[in-house]
Amino acid sequence: MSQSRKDTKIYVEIVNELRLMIERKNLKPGDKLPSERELSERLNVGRSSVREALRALELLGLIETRRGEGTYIRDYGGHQLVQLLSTFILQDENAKRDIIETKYLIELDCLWLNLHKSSDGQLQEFKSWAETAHYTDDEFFLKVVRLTENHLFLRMWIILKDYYNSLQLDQIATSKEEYVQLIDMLITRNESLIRNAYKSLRKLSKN
Amino acid sequence: MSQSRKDTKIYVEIVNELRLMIERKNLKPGDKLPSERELSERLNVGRSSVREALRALELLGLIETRRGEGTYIRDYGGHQLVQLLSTFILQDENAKRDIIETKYLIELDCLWLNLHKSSDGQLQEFKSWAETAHYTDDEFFLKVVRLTENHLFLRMWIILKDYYNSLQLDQIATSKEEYVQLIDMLITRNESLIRNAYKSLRKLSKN
DNA sequence: TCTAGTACAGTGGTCAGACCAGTCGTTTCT
DNA sequence: AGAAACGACTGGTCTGACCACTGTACTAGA
Repeated sequence: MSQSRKDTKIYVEIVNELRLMIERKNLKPGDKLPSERELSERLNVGRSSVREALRALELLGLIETRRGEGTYIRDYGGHQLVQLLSTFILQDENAKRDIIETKYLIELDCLWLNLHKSSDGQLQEFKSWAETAHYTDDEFFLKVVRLTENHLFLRMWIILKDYYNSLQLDQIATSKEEYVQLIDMLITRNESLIRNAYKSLRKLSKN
Repeated sequence: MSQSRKDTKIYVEIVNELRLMIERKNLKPGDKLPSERELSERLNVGRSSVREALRALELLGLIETRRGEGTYIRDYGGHQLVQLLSTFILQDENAKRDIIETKYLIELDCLWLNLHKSSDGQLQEFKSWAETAHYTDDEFFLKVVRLTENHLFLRMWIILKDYYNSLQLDQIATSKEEYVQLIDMLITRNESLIRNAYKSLRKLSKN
């Protein structure tokens, strides 16, 4: 630990320290962090302060702890975080509308990105997968979002998807033909066609 | 505390317990939670476990603690949370491109939303502000995003804006006419016009 | 009477140490 | 060689202690 422990709470400093450590050592998901006792010694803080920092990160889903083994960096998915936050803050009705609206628009953005950035080969491959495989709506659009290679959209979409599913909306059935057609529209590289195809797939009238 | 402390970690149970407590007593932002020592007694757990739970919730931005006073429920904003998550996640190099891409598309989404949801009156008011006031690009688009009344987009855009600005890109000058024209295009309610107007304002060729 | 000052109880912040309960690798016994 | 026992290490939890800070009730002085 570096400076005055007056201004900032120690556990917050530890969180930052961990972040730096991960960056410096270029630690990836699955890698092991130092033990609580070692961190406590290295940073000259009490073990309980270290634990407060670790527990917070754990609740965020950023790390994973296994008794007897150690603490590991986790592949961030956002699952438990979303669940926690949704029960805490997702009461008002506007939030619900925001989630639906935002998820749809981001999906549309990703389609648009693919329309501009994906190669014909990628789209053809995607199409043959869509024609043969079994998949849910989430799985289909996960592929769409992944294809954009935009990690930001990926993170946001995953979170939104979890929120969306926690809303328990009525599921609208989508046929395989509709998914395939959506990809066909991508291949045409026509912006308004893809927009309409998506709207129709989502059974949207104007919004 | 209710059941076996075998399966679930105590601090997680405490988080749930707090959630129930907030629900039962219908506590609102600003209200005070029981003290750490009292919670520790009431739930028959150590104070350190209580603290681990509280610290986690604090890092999530759900509660606020003031030394010498107590722990209070907070008006959730989500800022620091997203901030934290993004600094953890956003380390790779493509992140830069992702930020730019995402910020632009979300701005476009918000324009699109306004095109469908805002009233003529709102847009006229916006226009007269744009014609007379002094503002930065951020201030202009903050208004655009706010106008959508979509809190999710608002939060995402604010974070994106901060990151975007931290990238130290060359600023492209935008004249007041261009902003006003953008609003004019909104008023026409024409999707492709607004898209082109935005592209031109951002000096984008195709992407 | 009113005010300024003080004392105290309560609260969060932090630490040290203890013990339990798992995991894993090594050693030892069969 | 295989199984059992051991020991080192890890996280999980509790207790008690001390500090710094806040709000309040009480008290001494004006």
